Order: sequence, then structure tokens, then C-alpha cells
Amino acid sequence: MLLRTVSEGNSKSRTRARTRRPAASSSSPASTIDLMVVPTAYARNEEIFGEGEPVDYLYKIESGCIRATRTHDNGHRQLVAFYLPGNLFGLDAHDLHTISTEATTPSKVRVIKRKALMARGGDMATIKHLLDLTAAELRRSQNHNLLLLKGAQERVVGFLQEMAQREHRQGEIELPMTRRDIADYLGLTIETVSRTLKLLETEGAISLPSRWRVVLHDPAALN
Amino acid sequence: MLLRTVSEGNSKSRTRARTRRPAASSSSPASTIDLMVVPTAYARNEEIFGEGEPVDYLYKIESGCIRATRTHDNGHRQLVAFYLPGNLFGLDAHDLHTISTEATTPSKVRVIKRKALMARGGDMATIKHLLDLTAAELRRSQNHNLLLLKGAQERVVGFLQEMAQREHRQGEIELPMTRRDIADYLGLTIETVSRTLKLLETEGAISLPSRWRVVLHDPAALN
DNA sequence: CGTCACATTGAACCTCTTCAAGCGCCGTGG
DNA sequence: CCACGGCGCTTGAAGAGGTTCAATGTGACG
Repeated sequence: MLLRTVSEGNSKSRTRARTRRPAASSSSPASTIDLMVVPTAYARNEEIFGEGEPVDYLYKIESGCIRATRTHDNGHRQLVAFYLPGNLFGLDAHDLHTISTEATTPSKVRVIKRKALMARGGDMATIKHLLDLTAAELRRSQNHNLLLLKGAQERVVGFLQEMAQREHRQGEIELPMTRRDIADYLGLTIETVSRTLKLLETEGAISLPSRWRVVLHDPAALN
Repeated sequence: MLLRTVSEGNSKSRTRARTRRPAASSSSPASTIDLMVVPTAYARNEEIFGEGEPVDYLYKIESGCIRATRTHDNGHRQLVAFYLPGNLFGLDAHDLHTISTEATTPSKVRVIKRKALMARGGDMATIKHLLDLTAAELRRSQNHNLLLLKGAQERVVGFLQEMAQREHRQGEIELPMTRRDIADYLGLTIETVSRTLKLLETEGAISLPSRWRVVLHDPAALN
């Protein structure tokens, strides 16, 4: 069988905090998406929004890392995306969220009411921006699709390259998520992720100074 | 290795016809997406649009079946979606297509210039419609992601259920695509698809009267 | 300093792939 | 009208890659 991440009720590790709502400091009308209220802090494993909730807010991550997940009937968890500082998220659907989002590490997130964006008498630029963002998400999802068809090694390498691309520093990556998160993102088991990383290290492609750091020795030869 | 569908130069079976452009009968201004020019006919394996081309048109399939594909560097082909009569497609990106589309069977497609939609002085309803469509595509893609994480049997069953849901007739499905198309859509080999279908038949879940027909005996117990 | 969650490592198993052969349908040409 | 040939599909047996189960290792935090 292929059941991996059954959410065995480890009620301690998975903080099941109820979704908080930011204090709506609706004052100055936002003309672009950049204008957002003060950042809200989220603890590790705290939920930003949950599946089935209405799509009322748009989020911009300031610091930390957010994971977007879908949980299947069987309890199987699939990780749809990681969001890093600067990324916008919360646009997975038009009416109701199809995904949940949680912080993988203490994070700060700016929030804006979506209505405030849409209701501004048809701000064409803004809604086009939303369309662009959704299209970008779509492209990301399709790239992720491609990744899931490859072998374990290529998936891990692809993940590292994706993270490296989004990092500021060159050749050095920070992984602000657990092995389980990575595994669920890549459709592998934590054991395979661990083994594959180790293999890449013994091959000389990378170094693993700590659990959260990866150094890419030859970014080009990573294929 | 995981290389499956390497496009071995079977230049005969894959009609590499150049993308045709419909005769632009731009006359009556379109106020909704429903207003489209007369349908264009496409032959089997004929390309509607290709990867890298600008996103200038929106398409609505009238009859037949369209497959959306991405081809990887290795020659590996991934099938992103099937479009059936009534479906709209061509919104995989905002600027340049990231996918190619071909007819899996003789098909008729209605076409509309995208500019004609966007340039109408900011038709808010239309652009919101586009946003909805893109969001729906995103959801489809994420569902497809989920499917790719399951075992072979669950993938095939999921595919059958998806097709059944889109069919008018109840309990009977037409598959207007080859086994290779199905395999590339599910991330499996044609052998596994064939075997799995046969297995489902011997289990009594389905019947396979012909290559293109599937009868679902107990749609509920298909799990 | 002990505990707990997370990560690593090892060995047996299982599913899907791979390679290879045979089948059946359909169009073409004799 | 039937034989031939091609293509897509089926079926079989061997192999690889990832999962599973189980045990051990390691770092953070009280």
C-alpha cells in the first residue's frame, strides 16, 4: 500500500490551535496589494486558515515558512506548497479554501481582507493582479505534478533546486521544515528523503552541516 | 529508472501538424465568453496550440477530446488534462502557454480572441469569469496531484470516476483516448493501466466491451 | 541530565517497471 | 474477398526502486 502519513493522533506535536483572525484595522483604503495591515505572528504548527473556510483574506508572508496541505479521507496528508518570505498565498480557490495552511516555524504574516480588494468599484489592475497570482499558482502546481512523476533522487534534487532558487544566499539553503513536511511535499517517505540526502552527500553533491542547512557544492552538476 | 514515454521518433503515428489559426471572423463584439466564432475542426493528434506560444485565444470544445501535455527535457511526456465537450481551455498561463494541446480524436473547437475579452474597457464580469476559470484549473491540478500519490489501482479508479462524473450517461464511460494517453495522465505505464483495468474487470467492478468503452457495475463499490 | 520529538540506518517485502512476446483490430492492396 | 501489415493493446516473467517495520542515533529544552 501507499499510505504514509496517517495522522496518528499525536495530539502533542500537532498543535491544533483554532484559526485566529487578525484584528481588522480597516482604515486606509488599499489601492494595491502591497498595502496590508501589521503582521500577525503565528507559532509553529499554528493554522492560518483551514480547508472549507471562506476565502476572505489574502496573505503575505513576512518571515518564517508556511505549508499548504490537503488531507485525504484516509488521513493521508499531501503538502501542496511551501511559502517563503515575500510570497502571497490564500488564492487556492475563489469561494472556499480547498487547502489548509500552517506555519512550519514561527512566522509573521501580513493579512488583507479580500473584499477590500474586490469591492473597490472594480479596480481592474488589482483583479488582474489576482489573476496573475492564480495563474502563477497554477504553473507551480503543474511543475509540482511533473516532479511527482520522477524518481526519488530527482525529486529531492528538484526540491533542493527549487528552494535554492528562492533563497537569497547562493549555494546554501535553509530548510525551515521537518523531514516529514519534505516527504509529504515530494510524495515520499521520510526514510527515503533521509537516505537520498545522505546519498547526495556521499556522492559529494551536497553537505549537511545541520538538519536545517544544505550546502550545494556544484549546483550545475546536481543532475 | 522512471523514463517511460520517450517520444521515440515515430513520425508516422504522431501527426506533427503545424498549429493552425482559425479564420478570425471578428464581427459582433463579444459581451460574454459564450459568444464565439464558428467551430474549427481538428484531426486526430493535430495541435491546437503549442508550448511557448502567446496566450491569445480562449477555446471551448464542442465535440471530441483534447489533451493538454507538457514534455520534459528527457522526452518524457506528462499529460496535464483531458478536455471534453463543454470545457473551456487555454488558460494555463497569463502570457505564454506552458502546455501544448492536441486532439486525441477528431474534434471541433470554438475559438475566441482573448484580447477581445480583455480590451472591452474592463468588463469586470468577464475578467472575473477568467479568474474563476483559472481557479478551477488550479483546483483540478491539485486534485490531480493527489491522484499521483496513490497506488496504481486507485489512480485508475480515480480516473474512471473522474470521467464518469463528466459523462452524461450514467454507469457507462467512453474513453476517447489511447492507453498511452491514460498512462501518461496517471503517471503509469500502459502495461500497468491495461493490467489494472483487467483486474477490475475480473473483480467484477467493471466491464470492458471494447477498447473505448467501460461499464461501471457498482459505481459506489469502486473503492 | 533526562526526556521527547525528530532523524538516521538496516533488512525484508511488495508494487510497479522493464523487457519481450503474442494477440486482435482495421485499413490497404492484391 | 481474403491476405498482409501495422498499430495499439494484452499478457508474462524478471528486476529495481521505494516502502515498511524496527531499532538506534541525535539534538533541543525542560
